[in-house]
Amino acid sequence: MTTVSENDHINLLRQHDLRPTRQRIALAGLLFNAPCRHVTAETLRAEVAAQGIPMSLATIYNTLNQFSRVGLLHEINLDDNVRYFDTNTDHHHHFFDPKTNDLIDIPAGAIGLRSLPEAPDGRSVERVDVVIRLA
Amino acid sequence: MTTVSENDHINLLRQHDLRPTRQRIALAGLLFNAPCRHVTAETLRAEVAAQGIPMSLATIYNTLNQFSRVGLLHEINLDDNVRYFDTNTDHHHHFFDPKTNDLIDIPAGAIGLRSLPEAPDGRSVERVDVVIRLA
DNA sequence: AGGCAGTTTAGAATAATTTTAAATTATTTC
DNA sequence: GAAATAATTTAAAATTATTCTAAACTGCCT
Repeated sequence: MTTVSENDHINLLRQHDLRPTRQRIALAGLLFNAPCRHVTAETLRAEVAAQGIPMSLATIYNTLNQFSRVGLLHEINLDDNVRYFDTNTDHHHHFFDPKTNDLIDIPAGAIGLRSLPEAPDGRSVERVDVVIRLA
Repeated sequence: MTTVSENDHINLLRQHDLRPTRQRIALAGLLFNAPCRHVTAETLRAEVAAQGIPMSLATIYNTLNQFSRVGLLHEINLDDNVRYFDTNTDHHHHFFDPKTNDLIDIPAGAIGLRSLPEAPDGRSVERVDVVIRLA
C-alpha cells in the first residue's frame, strides 16, 4: 500500500534528518506532489481535514517550521499577518493579489534588477525579494 | 502654547477629515517631525510613554490605521508578524536587517527594474515592492 | 519484543491586533 | 459661550495566529 511517491517522501525526510512519521509523510504528500504550492498553516489544515487524516494544528505548525528550517519550504510574509510557505525554494519573486491573497511565482530571471544600491557599512546583501502587487 | 508644527499637524489632520484630538496631534508630532520614520504600534507606544503622554494602546492602533487609510503612512509587513508603518509615502523600497528588524529606505529611482513580467489575465500592476534583505 | 529518543497531541500560553460599550471630548447649534 | 450631537478615546474583553508544555505515542535500534 506504500505508493511510489510515498517512498520518495520517506527518502526526502530521511535526507533531512526528519523521521518519516505518518503525519510528516502525509504533509509531504500534500506539499511536494504539485510543482509549486503556497500554503498557510490553515489552508494546509483544511486539506488534511478534507482527506480525513487526523492531525493536530500544532503538528502542522511544527512540520511547516521544520520543513522550512531544512530548506524544503520557503517562508513569505505578506499583508495579512499570516505566514505563507512556498514549496518553490529556488530564488524567485511573486505576484500578490491583495484581494484574494493569491500568490503567483515569478522566476528570478524574469525580473531584471539594474543598479542595486550598496548595502550599508559592513553589511552584505543576502537576498532581494520583489513583490508585484496586483490591482 | 500651541507650537508652529502643532498647527501644521492640526491642518494636516483637518485636510484628511480627522478631528485634531489631543492624541492624534501628539502622534502626528512624533511621526511627522522627522523626515522618514519606521514605527510599530509598540515602538510608538514607548515613545508616547517616554514623553509622559497618556494614551491607550488601542488609540495608537486606531490612529496608525487611520493615518494609513488616508495616506499619511504606508504599511509594511516583514518577517516578524508585526506591522510596520513608514512615514515615507513616496514609492520606494527597503533594506531590511533581519537581525535588528531595522528598515532603511531606498528611493524608487535607486533600483532599476528591467523586464517586469506581464500581470496575469485582466489584472494590472498596482505597485512593485523590493526588499533587500541584509546578512 | 523492549526500550529510548524523537514526535504528536490537546490544551494552555503568548503576542499582536481588533472590538465593544461606556466615558470623554471636539464640533455644531442656539 | 453653554447645551446638544457626533466623533473619539479608553479599559477590558475578544480574536487571531502561533508557540509552548507535559503527557501519550510511535518509529527505530538491538
